[in-house]
Amino acid sequence: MAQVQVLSPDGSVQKVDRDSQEALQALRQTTALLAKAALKQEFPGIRLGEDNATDDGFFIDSDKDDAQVSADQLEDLEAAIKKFAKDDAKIELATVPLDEALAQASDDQFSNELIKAAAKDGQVAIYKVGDVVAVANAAVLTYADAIKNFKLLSVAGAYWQGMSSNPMLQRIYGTVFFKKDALEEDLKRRQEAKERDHRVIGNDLDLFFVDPKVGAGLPYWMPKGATIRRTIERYIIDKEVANGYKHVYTPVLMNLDVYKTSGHWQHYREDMFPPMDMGDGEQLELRPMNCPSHIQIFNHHIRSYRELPLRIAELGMMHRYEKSGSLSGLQRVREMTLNDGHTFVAPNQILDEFKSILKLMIEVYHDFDINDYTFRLSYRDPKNTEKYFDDDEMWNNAQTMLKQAMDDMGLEYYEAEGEAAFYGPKLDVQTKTALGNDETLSTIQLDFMLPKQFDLKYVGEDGQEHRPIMIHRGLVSTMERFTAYLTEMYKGAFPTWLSPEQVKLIPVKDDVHGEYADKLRNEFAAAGIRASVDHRNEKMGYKIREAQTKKVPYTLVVGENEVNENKVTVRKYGETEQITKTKAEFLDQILADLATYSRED
RNA sequence: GCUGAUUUAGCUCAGUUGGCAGAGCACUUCACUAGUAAUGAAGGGGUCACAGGUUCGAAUCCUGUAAUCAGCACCA
Repeated sequence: MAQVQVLSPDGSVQKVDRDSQEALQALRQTTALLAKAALKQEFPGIRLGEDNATDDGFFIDSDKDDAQVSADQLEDLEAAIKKFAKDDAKIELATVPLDEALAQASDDQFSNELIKAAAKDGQVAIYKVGDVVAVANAAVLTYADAIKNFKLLSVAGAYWQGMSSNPMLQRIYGTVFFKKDALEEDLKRRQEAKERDHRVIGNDLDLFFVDPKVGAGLPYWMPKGATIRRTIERYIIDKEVANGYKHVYTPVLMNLDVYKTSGHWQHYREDMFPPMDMGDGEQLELRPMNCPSHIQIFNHHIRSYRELPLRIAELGMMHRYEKSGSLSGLQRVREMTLNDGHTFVAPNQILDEFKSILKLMIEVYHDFDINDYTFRLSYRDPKNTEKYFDDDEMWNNAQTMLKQAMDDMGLEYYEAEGEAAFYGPKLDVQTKTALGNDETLSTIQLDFMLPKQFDLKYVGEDGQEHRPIMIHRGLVSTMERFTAYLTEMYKGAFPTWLSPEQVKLIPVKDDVHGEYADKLRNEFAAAGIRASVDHRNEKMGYKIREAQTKKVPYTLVVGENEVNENKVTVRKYGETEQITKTKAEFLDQILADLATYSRED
């Protein structure tokens, strides 16, 4: 097997398999390094920030006095990198005194800071290529001539050291492979990811739109998108009601005082729409979360321990003033409807309730055939007392309990600081969008804080008042995000039960067979199936094509043979095989499909 | 919000040096009556994102605003 030589920052050199992950990472790191050298050569005086290999490529940050590096300069940069590689540019590793390294980086403030941060005992390991000096923070290839099959993909802004209070540098993203085939495959994969994008499919299939003229981040659901949403909503409400949840409806507007009590106004104000001043001293607020609303439901009666766990649920519409740059199709919007639920429990019920929520969530995921996700325990950032309620004991207690529950259930997870809600830690279920961005789909959150803020009580077995704990949970996220996620996962080819159009009937000759098609449609509709007849004055091939491009699960052609024998000719989406069967046989087939959520098992 | 790019018909996009606003798809009408991925013809459709400016003349050049996209930051 082919091998490559890899040089580590500690000075060791070893041979590794060219097909290994280690070699690929070194290749990415090396390409980033050459890109830095190319930048320095092409744009004298440019300042260079981080260079990093990532899971699917590499990036380099830079900053210039005049215009930043732009996308149309990437080709020239590629050529410059190729030249470095072709000349087999030597990457030198040296461990030098800090002041010497700083002197070599001259007046580049970003390189200087990186070098200072990397220094140990006054010494720092640096790589040198061309005129560039960069901190040696990862292994590179000893020979740069392996860098042939690469592409600089895009430019984008990125804050220096990831902090929005810092200046913004220009980040160049790229991808690189040892083999040409691998690069081409990677570029193809990136292209396909774009075709999976829910915004593209949403437009093609006419599911939804967002019109900036009537409001950014405020989506309109077209009939087909609305059908998908309605199906999800009916499914999840039925599922929750069957699992002991009490579904309610509560207003989207609420007196601002309530959000002052809850702490939203203090900790979440930036993400809230400004209050509406009603002129008589009353201020109304569009709710950014449903928890205070469900607390009102809890508080409406004196509660007994016998009622706990009390599970209040709602498809609650909320408004959040998301920053303009973060809006994205249905994934990030300013008006959203959350599959929300709040369980009020006694302290000794937390663990069981947490487990039962998780169990329900896994069941729901199974029905939607969602398998690609990871668990994240999201804790507060203890240093950030602005954002999170300042109560060490509460946080430590809640975070320990959450971790304990996950360990008890033997589930794998990772921990992330600074990802909690302002009122408590949470278990997040993380998925990836088509374009590879991480997002939270489901969440279960422990909350000791809001019950205290609202002075919630239940009467215990001992006749005394006790404080409940709230568990916030969203199983299928918001209707917006979940629909976006499913659209990408299924690539628009929704399973029959979710598909907005389940059956398309095509008469061979409309004036002869159209009536039979209508009759079938009505029978299917009576059986709860979404079917329609294509009566248009078009050739069959045209209608078949459209049924396929619109990803209708079942296309039924009816002509003379079918009318005479009360049959249908069935073509499933994505298949070319045509099967003629009786109407009853087809009904059995599609009803079985619906009953199993189109899953194989 | 920030960096960069973009914004032309319902959708996807052309539009040269500043000189009459374009195509494909979709839509409407007509003809064709069709057996599994596009029948043919004709027609309608535009405040060239918005507001200013330069110019005899602006889709095109300049300034500002908004939105969209890639990403960062933030987040369901």
